[in-house]
Amino acid sequence: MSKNLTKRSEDYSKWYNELVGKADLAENSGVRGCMVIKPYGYAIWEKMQAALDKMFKETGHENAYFPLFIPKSYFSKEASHIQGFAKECAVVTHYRLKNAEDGSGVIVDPDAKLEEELIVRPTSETIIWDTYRRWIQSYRDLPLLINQWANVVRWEMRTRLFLRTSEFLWQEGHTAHATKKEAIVEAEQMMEIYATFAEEHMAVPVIRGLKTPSERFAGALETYCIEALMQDGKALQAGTSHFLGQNFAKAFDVTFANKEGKKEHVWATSWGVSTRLMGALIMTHSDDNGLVLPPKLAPIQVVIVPIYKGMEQLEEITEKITPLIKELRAKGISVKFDQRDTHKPGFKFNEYELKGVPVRLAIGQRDLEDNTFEVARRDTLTKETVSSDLLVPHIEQLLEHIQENLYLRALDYRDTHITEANSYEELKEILKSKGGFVSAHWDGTIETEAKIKEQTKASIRCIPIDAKEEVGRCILTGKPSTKRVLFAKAY
RNA sequence: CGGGGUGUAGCGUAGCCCGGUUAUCGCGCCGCGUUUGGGACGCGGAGGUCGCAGGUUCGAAUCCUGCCACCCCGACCA
Repeated sequence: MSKNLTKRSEDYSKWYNELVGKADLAENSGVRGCMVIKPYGYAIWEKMQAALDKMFKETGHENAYFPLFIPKSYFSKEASHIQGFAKECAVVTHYRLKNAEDGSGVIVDPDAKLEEELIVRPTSETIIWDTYRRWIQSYRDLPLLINQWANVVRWEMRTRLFLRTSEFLWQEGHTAHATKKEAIVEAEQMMEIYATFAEEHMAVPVIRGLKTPSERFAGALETYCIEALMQDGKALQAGTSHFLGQNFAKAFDVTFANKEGKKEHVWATSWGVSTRLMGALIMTHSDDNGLVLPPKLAPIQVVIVPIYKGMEQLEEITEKITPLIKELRAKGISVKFDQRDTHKPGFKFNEYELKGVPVRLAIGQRDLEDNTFEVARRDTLTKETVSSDLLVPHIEQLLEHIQENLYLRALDYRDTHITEANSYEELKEILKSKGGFVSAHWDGTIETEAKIKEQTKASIRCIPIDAKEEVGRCILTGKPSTKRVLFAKAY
């Protein structure tokens, strides 16, 4: 099944097609770089949504919804923003179809041309800020803390399942504040929420950092990010939070009267994470047997596979486990009892490993006699026999252990793949042989960054928030530098 | 958008160079029986506009042209 797929496979498409595809997460739809998310995959996304949404609401945010279509003219209002997105916009030009006169099929009705073209949102800053202008008048209306769960379209040259699809699902938060400081605090807070979510729910360790000016979001003054490291040594930007300054407020004329009655432009942030997180989840934990899901995001946390001969034995097993299932569910654990008679236990074992179910219970005649269960964990692929009387607390604990173990395992991999380089040769050598993040000094100029990227294909992923002050020299130019930044090849 | 590759049953494929019976094989699917502690076995069966559209030819999965989709590398990006 996994063929020659290894953990450090360069070819992650194999992972998706052969493992994830079979594990029912998603597939290519045939529509230009779009994907179909299958029920099992969507269930993971729903769990991610629920956890994130809770964190947003706990920090005072509310959900709203804005239109999919944005009039073209909105985009011309913020110069750097349109520059960043112009090359990847899908445009609606007509609103009607008709049958071709020659009977060749359906054509676009040339008489149904729109006065002004509509852009399918690549992100919603423009339409949201146009709306906020009407919503904000006084300092009493601030802060405005709104999030939207939506789909967006970016006409990418090249797509990759989960990591870069033409259409993707995401959430985008857009907030307005009375002061610069408050907006910066918000942007930082959201980065921290993303980092916490990645680490505590996805079991994916991330580096909190700042983007360099050239990697910033189009229209932002500062971009905060979380960067994760995949098993093949490539970095993945897992979430971003932007301090937008007053750029959008000025472009869309969003002002408020302060306490002195004077008009001021509001200060803005925006932040988002997408279905790309599912890519990060898969590429961080999966192995050659399939997906490995952290318990907190697994649609099925515990699967029970009965081993029996004949209906009588199955009934006996069912009777034994029914109260246990009830007890587990009462503790909020999702349990699936797979009593299909159409597949043998061995088949089911493999199937649930492919799906990444964290804990598998097997119970057969032997266990009935001994009052035990066989408990198998997906992360280590180990099995043990546990007495029925201790089963529920054992599983509760085990789920926590698996969650923690996955995080620590990924953290260990990540930490051993942050390598310091003190010369350009060293940087190139590490990127070539070991991969991962390379921590090195940089003179802070766009030119140097571009040159290194051109020569090594590695970009500056971020300037870590916790980078310590240190006297050094840029590995390329030798100019002075005060802290190290992280270079890596990225998805 | 540039370079390379692929497209044959639900999935994975052989055949293509060198055109010629009824398009190969495995998995899966359906039926019957035996099985069930790590992907069961036997027998029988169903399933195909060979990506699409043209062209060459007595004849095209095979040769030619155009288009579409997907994958890889590059540029771009969450």
